[in-house]
Amino acid sequence: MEKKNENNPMANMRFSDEIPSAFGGGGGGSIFDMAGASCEGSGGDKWGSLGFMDLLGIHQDFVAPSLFDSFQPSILPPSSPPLPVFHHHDDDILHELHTDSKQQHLNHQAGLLSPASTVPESSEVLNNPTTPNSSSISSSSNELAANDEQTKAGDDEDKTKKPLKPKKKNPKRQREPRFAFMTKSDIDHLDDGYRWRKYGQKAVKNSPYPRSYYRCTTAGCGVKKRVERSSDDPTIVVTTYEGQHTHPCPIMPRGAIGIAPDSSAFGAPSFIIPQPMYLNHQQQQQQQLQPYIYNSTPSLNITTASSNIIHPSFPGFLQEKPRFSNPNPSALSQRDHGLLQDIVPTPMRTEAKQEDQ
DNA sequence: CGGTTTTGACCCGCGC
DNA sequence: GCGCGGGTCAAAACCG
Repeated sequence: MEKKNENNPMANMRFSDEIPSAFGGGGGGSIFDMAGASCEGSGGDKWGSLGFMDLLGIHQDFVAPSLFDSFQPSILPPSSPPLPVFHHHDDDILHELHTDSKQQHLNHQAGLLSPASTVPESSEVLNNPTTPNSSSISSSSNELAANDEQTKAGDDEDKTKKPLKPKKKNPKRQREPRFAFMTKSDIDHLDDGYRWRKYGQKAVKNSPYPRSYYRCTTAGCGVKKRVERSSDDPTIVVTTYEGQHTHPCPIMPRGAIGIAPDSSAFGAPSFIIPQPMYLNHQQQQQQQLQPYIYNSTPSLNITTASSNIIHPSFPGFLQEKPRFSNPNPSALSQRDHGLLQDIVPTPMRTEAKQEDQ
């Protein structure tokens, strides 16, 4: 049983989709500062009462958009009013976002994004959180159901060994959209406010560090996440979320109004904010390692500006009221487009696209 | 005592 | 078909 220390788990985060060749820096990707926390407190008490919010010094009145929201150029409010300055005490945060091409499809479904031909980056930047109502969530629950059925149905095969439940033999098991981010931290299991139960651990090939599998403990919620440490850089923890929470964050920060728990799809932090200005030396070094560096303006407007984005994957956001008027969509689009470009390396985006095909 | 973690076995998809 | 690696199961151990 591993007892994690109580250090800030959110130190240095990078986001990526499915951990590109994240390890080793081959994959590359933009790095930007972030602040993320879906809930305070933590389902796990491993870090005491510290949640992302506290750890990062985020206050409840700071309503940050989800990471994904930040990458919705086509619907970002143009010129957002000054936003509350985000101070995070942890100056060792960075993250990288990668995308999943599926998002494109999803975005199209939602009709939120411009055609890929127009703003290809937009759809790819998003980490393809599928709509909860759509296949993604249902697929997981279906999976479970399928499993149960199979279990009930039983398998005629006589298992010489222990009577394990026959596993489903779905023709093509559909994977939930995944969303991975890298975190520079001593702690493996980051506190995102949701409650997780570890259900497995496997040794990772070519890595001395094992990979842990967690599942959201909330009944009916099939969200899973994998946590593994980079073999190249043991200080980097890669967390991969799969699926979307079908419930609000079990642990709400005191008066965490405006922070939609559901917005943290995949159980990922809700407010992942590019804040390159806060990169510390270490991060800067990492940036150097990365071929693509997030270099947009430090203005937080960028991030919060997207708070009124409605992403199909975030029911919570659907309920959120736009916080800023959107007088000049074109301006916004432009700005955010630039942001996207900064955040997501083109090669990565193209890769994602190709992979999707 | 209930929930979580550990851990070995099993299942499954994929490449050869 | 086989082997490999990733992912999952589930009993036992552990913990508060």
